Amino acid sequence: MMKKTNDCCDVHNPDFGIVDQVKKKCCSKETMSDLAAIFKIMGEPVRITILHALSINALCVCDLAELLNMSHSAVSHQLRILRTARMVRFEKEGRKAIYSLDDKHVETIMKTALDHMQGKGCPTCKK
Amino acid sequence: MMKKTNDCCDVHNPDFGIVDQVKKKCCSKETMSDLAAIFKIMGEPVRITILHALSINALCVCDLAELLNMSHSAVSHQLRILRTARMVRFEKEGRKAIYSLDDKHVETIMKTALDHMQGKGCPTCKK
DNA sequence: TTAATATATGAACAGTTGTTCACATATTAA
DNA sequence: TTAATATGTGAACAACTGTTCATATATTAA
Repeated sequence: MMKKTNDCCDVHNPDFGIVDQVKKKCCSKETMSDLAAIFKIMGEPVRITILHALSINALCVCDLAELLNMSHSAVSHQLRILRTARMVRFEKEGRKAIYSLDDKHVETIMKTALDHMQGKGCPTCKK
Repeated sequence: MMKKTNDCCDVHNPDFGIVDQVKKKCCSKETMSDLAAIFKIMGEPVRITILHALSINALCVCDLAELLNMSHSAVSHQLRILRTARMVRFEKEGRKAIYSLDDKHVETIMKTALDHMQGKGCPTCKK
């Protein structure tokens, strides 16, 4: 990824004036990577649905598996990804692990996106 | 993806009360898929960087290739993905294709995420 | 027209990712 | 303790995705 192409035959005449100007105003590569990492995790239907469900109510793995019609294992693997990214946390209640959202940023981003997608709230569910 | 597991031996005792309650408040699968699709496209460092750069200034393929240190081909392929998703548009100026952001939603989501990632603006670039 | 510039795109390949399977761990009930 | 419940996780495999390469198209200059 991001490999340099030293193609001597390919013509390449960028406007260095504009390029440098934009380069100065650009955020760092690290910032862009961090930003992309958040979106990447939210970019899977299963994971964004888990986050959306948890924004409504805290749920255990078993409930999520039922809600999403998935195997416990698959849900658990996805929750691990979300846990590692500190987007969800869990509390043990007996033998259950009750998951809830851990990251306010994610919830805000998700709701901003939802609002903007369809003008304030989701018409599908009349909310 | 999302396959049902009819495992007769696997125990499965969800709290249907809570599950149904959450299910009613959840947005539709289509809404979640659309939302994920936006995030998925923004979830690649190269693409979010392109979007970020275009939020600063309109740029042609050649300039983006220089800015991102990528081949013209790779940039063009990514721009096609962004075009298809209506996140960028372009205007022809002579033999150049000047790309700019097409989707206000995307810009808002991106800036919301940036703001929340580091409390109002990007410290890396002091903006 | 021919050459140079600028971008677009199909095919192939490599790398990544999500799911399934099998098994491990932990807690509770009997 | 043993059985049942609830979740976690490594390995393998299939599916997806981004880049490269080669080539095509379009515009401008000479």
